[in-house]
Amino acid sequence: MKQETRKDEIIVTASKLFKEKGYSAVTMRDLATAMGIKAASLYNHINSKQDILKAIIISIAEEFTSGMNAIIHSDASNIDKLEKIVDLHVNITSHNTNGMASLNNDWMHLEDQLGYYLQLRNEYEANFLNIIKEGILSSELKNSNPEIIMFSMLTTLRSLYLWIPKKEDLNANDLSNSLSEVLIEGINN
Amino acid sequence: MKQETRKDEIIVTASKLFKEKGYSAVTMRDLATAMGIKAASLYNHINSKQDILKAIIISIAEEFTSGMNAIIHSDASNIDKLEKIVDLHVNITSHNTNGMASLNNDWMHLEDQLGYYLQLRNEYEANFLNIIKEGILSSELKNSNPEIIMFSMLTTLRSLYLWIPKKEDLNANDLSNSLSEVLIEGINN
DNA sequence: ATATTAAACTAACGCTTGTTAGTTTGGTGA
DNA sequence: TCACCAAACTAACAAGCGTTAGTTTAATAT
Repeated sequence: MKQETRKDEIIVTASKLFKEKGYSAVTMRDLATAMGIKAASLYNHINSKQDILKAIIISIAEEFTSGMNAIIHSDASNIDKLEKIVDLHVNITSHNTNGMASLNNDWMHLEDQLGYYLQLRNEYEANFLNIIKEGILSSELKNSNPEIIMFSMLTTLRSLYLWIPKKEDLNANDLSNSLSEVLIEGINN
Repeated sequence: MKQETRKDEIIVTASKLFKEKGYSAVTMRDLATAMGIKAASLYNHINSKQDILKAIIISIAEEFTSGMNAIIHSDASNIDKLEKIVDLHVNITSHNTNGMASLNNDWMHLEDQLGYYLQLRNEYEANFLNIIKEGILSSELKNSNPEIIMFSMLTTLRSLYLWIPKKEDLNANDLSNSLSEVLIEGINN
């Protein structure tokens, strides 16, 4: 259990501000004020504003990648794999709601790491689409347009960050189950 | 048929840039360069950067409001009303893809008009939720959590702007039908 | 030809931005 | 008690921001 450093606190605070106004609209002075210090003091802990964004987005993107890798290498049915994907999104979003906002809305402001991020995202979507196509081939899923199915599921899952904070009463398991029902039963055969 | 003014051209160009980088990251000099003129020249046509955002977002929000009003005052079944909502989103997004990006991502940077925008959005969501609840009461829809159903549909529909440009081959009717299938059949009784 | 006008221009403004350099503070371990 | 060090500070920078004022250009209408 790694202990929370001052740098971590800055990243957590930045995530919250980035969620509210977006990366570009948050100034280093905004961030410093939220931390109760002066802007220049931030630079004792971080290298640049850009580095904060990178730290937020890349770590989440890598969580998704390793989660997806576990799923595709499991021997579950394709329906079960889709349910595991729903689970993955609910879990990651639950423990990093604010960071998901940056991942969704501010990825284009990554500079050096933009290519790497896009690579991870493309691979993730290709794996996702593949599960759906396999599910259709094996008649587990209705023969709808696989891209539309993925689009519908993925955009809903990506928007969870907007919705989870409003429903704190609902625990992660219940939410995951309800979502699986709504998202998957419509395409189930 | 009102003819295209220079101001309209600026708003169209701004929409495209706002979609790519977000409102805050686009400078008036960026916009001017994209128009092939100098930044100061923009002010012969518009009052402020803020006004451009307002023009983009509020007009779309009002389109949604009047579309929703037509739907709730029609005597269609609740399932049919949901299909009409899908249609409404596909149509508005098809003819203003870029503007939808600002509506989704930059509404919080509205200043004077923020309250008005939120009012329209809240009313829209209340009407949407009501249709789902009525559908459940009349047994047209499965007895799932109505908020999750709305969340799932609405986030998919709000994200259409990301997806429609990639699928120019698919016409609006086909897309609307496929989406209705995926989104509604899962909750249909 | 002349007056009008839409739409561009140059030049500059005051302010905010991310960031750096160098310094002070206050607590911990030797 | 003193050296150390993380973490704050003040002061300042060059660049970029949205915007204004006043001027020029080129096409249209009288």
